[in-house]
Amino acid sequence: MVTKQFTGSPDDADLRRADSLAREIFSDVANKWALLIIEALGDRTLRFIELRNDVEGISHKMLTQNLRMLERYGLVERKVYPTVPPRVEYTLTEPGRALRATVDGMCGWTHRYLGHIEAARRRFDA
Amino acid sequence: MVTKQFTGSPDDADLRRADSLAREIFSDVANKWALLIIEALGDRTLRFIELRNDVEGISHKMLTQNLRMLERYGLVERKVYPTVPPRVEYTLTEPGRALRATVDGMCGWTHRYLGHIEAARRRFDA
DNA sequence: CCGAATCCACAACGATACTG
DNA sequence: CAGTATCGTTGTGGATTCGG
Repeated sequence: MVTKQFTGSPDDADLRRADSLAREIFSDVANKWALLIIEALGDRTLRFIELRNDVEGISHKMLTQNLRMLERYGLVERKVYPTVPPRVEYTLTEPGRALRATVDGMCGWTHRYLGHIEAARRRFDA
Repeated sequence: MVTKQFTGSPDDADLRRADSLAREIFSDVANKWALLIIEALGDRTLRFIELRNDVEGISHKMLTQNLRMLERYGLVERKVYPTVPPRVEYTLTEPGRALRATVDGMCGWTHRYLGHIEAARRRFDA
């Protein structure tokens, strides 16, 4: 559960603060592009372009936006080589790798239930 | 990994189809509202209004939209009692519960790394 | 109570162009 | 190559209303 109940007892102001923060993080991270980027990175170190190619369908803008967000949260590390042309590499941090484990779970789930889901959808659309 | 490489060998048309389907499902399901709904449902059976109250900040429209989508994919079961006023109950199906397990993981991750993330964010914002 | 439909404000997104 | 900014379009999502 991401959000807990507000009990009103003294001194759980901190708990509510933590919860709203947790909710904020969850809402930011739980979007397809962020998760696909994390999944694409895996345990590799990739350049911007490589990520762009690996995450199918993502635009330049979406990639930078999400990378900034993930960097801000400390989930990816951004390493800049001051060469010409510039070279920027992205790697998952420890928290990022921990999250990746759960994303792997989601990907696994997707493939495992592909059949169920496709069948359910056909049934529903009828 | 959600998408696999296209090798060009004969007969993996099926694989590519499955992959694009997996990607579609992933993209639909990996959004905050869907995941928060799944998490809110847990192993309970909830009415529309109850879900509305439990998933903080969700609008009537988003809730119905996402519930339709989840129902279409066979992740939630929708039970209608033809009374006045109507009573509609939602429950996770088996695939839904399986997905929930991974969502639980994400929520756990969020709380576990709250400190790391908050600190990283402060550092970044400076 | 639940759901669908309408309206429309605003954010998201893609495309493009420009800088280092 | 990587990043930012701008612009125009699309579409998301909230508010509201009506119907079952």
